[in-house]
Amino acid sequence: MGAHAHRPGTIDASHTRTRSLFTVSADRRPLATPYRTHTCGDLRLADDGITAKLSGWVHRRRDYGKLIFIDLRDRHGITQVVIDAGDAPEAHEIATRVRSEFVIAVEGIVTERGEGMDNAKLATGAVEVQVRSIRILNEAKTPPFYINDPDATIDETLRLRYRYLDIRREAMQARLMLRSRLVQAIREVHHDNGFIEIETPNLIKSTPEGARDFIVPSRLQPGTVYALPQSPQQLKQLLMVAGIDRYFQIARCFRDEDLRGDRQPEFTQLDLEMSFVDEDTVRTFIEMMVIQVTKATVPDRPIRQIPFPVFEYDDAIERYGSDKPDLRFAMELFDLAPALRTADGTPDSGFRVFDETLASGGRVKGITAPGMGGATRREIDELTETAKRFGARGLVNLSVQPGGELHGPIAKFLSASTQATVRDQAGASDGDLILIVADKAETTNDVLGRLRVELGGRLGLADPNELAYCWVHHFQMYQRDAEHTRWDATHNPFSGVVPEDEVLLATTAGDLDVRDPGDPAGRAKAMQYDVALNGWELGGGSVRIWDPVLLARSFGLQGYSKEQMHERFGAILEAFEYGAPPHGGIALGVDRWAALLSYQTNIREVMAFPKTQSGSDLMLEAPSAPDAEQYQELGLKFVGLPPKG
RNA sequence: GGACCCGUGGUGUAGCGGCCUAACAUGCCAGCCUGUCACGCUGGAGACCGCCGGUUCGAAUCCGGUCGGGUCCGCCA
Repeated sequence: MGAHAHRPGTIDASHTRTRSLFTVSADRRPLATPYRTHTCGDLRLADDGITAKLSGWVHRRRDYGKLIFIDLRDRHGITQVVIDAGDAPEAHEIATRVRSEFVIAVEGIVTERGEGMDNAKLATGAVEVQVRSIRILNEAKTPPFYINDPDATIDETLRLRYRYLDIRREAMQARLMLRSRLVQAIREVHHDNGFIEIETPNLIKSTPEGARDFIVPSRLQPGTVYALPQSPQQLKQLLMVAGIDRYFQIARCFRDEDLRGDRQPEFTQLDLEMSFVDEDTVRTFIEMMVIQVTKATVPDRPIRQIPFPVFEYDDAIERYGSDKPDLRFAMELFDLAPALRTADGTPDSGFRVFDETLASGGRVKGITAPGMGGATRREIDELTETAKRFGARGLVNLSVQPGGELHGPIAKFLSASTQATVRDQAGASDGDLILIVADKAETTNDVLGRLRVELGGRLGLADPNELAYCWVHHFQMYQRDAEHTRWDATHNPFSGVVPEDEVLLATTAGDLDVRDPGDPAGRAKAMQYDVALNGWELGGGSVRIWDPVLLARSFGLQGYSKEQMHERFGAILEAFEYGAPPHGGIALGVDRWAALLSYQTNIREVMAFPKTQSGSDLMLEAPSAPDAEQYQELGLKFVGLPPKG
């Protein structure tokens, strides 16, 4: 375990690379210093009788007049120390002045607590330290919130303002330690598999990632700027050209976009890239790595399915309405079109909205909420509100009655036989609620996918302990840009096309100014894969286009002129002329991963010093106005933003 | 860029037009207590209700604005 295992003098046969990652060292005193012989989590019954020195923060003090108990805390645990006025009058006098969160050092005899006096809630609860001497290393103001109450709800503004106090709390420490284990496991698995960890610069040139860049003005070259990397994408591909056939990095990335609970302006990616691989090779490694890292980090949490399920992008959308399905519960979408058409295929449900939607090429699909047949008006309204917020015109609800009859506002339009088929398609039975959306395909799937997530939450369908990883791949390569007549890469502009679709690109390599919506390029599938975990996108990657001819063709389709290509991708295009190996990789969101493994949905909870939604650091009070001198050196002047309008 | 929610002693909440010279819990301070472990008991201090303006005889309570925080849409992979 890093520093512990490799510390001189602690070498022992079990300290090999293959031993379990996280066993506690047999040597219990690696953290001993002049201030302590043990940590506050170390002492056990076996230590009865020894002299120990402990240092830490006063977690709690219980004063009996002539007898004072102090729960002494450090990040390793809590140990009760006792100061008895009869045994140690000087120490007792000092202890009366001690308050919460004072930093103190004590020395005394480790003593078995004895019958009925032990505390099973503490790992060290079988013993206590009978204090001979005590030192106040530092006093402390009364903290602005409870550090010693794990259940206290604290306003996040306060937590962020006093983050160094927040991090003293057990829950934060546990999450940061989990994150540290996660990153350690990531490094071990990669090193064990021949990967080289290489750092790439944070002052680079803008890369076309789609998000807004953070800009850093150059002093040495006034009037020019660096961009902070949105990801090391281009640099890692250049490393592949450089012959680093297996690269990884725990990389800090920066994106100047609006924030969310799962998005911070700077965040951490596990970035990796491999040479001489096809999609299968890369995904096989990543899956193995993810499984090993998960097991090393949270050994008690079950992974729902190994190997991970693999979905075609189109299938994921069709079945779950999402490209990052939460597979901890089923509740798949169903298609009502077959139930609503006559034998010759004419839409004839009796309900005009359904028929017109189908006739115009839209979809009528639904989802079944088990046991929600008795939903209140209010619940239905809330679900309808959700549906509308995501673009649906309405939400049809039908509850299944004991006889199998459907009840709901539009039930009267549906014949008995149509009702039976609908019920059948929905797989619904007595007491269930059927929710139906009729709209164009994209809206229908999206709305139902979001309803699925919401219903899963309301009904508590997901096992919170379970980790359901899955793959979604074969995204469509390009999407037609609404305004311009060009194709946007749906993910990474370097993503390769699946070999059988290469021809689709070739057939359109003619006049780039005239783009036909029916262009075969729109059908091309990318060698692009995402990993999802419990309904979150953990990360995505692809096998890249490594053939310069194909790359130029793909960029052309995306509407880049020769000049733009050179301006934005010059280095990589040139590098590819010197022999690029086939390569592919992935980037995984470390913050999201750590959050999910910590049962959190907010990545601020696994970051030591995160920013607020408006990008402020409440502790450091960043951002702040630069000095006049800084402006001057850079030749800059703030002229204000143009008026809104 | 937009929608919604929150802002009351140190902390978490209650109060939502006059009974509020603001309540409860906890924390804090003082005193008592030799076996507690969210110790206990007694006493005490502590907020003018984010800020500005308005409505009203009267505002923590209603309205507008503003600042800060959060959730979400857009944006972002």
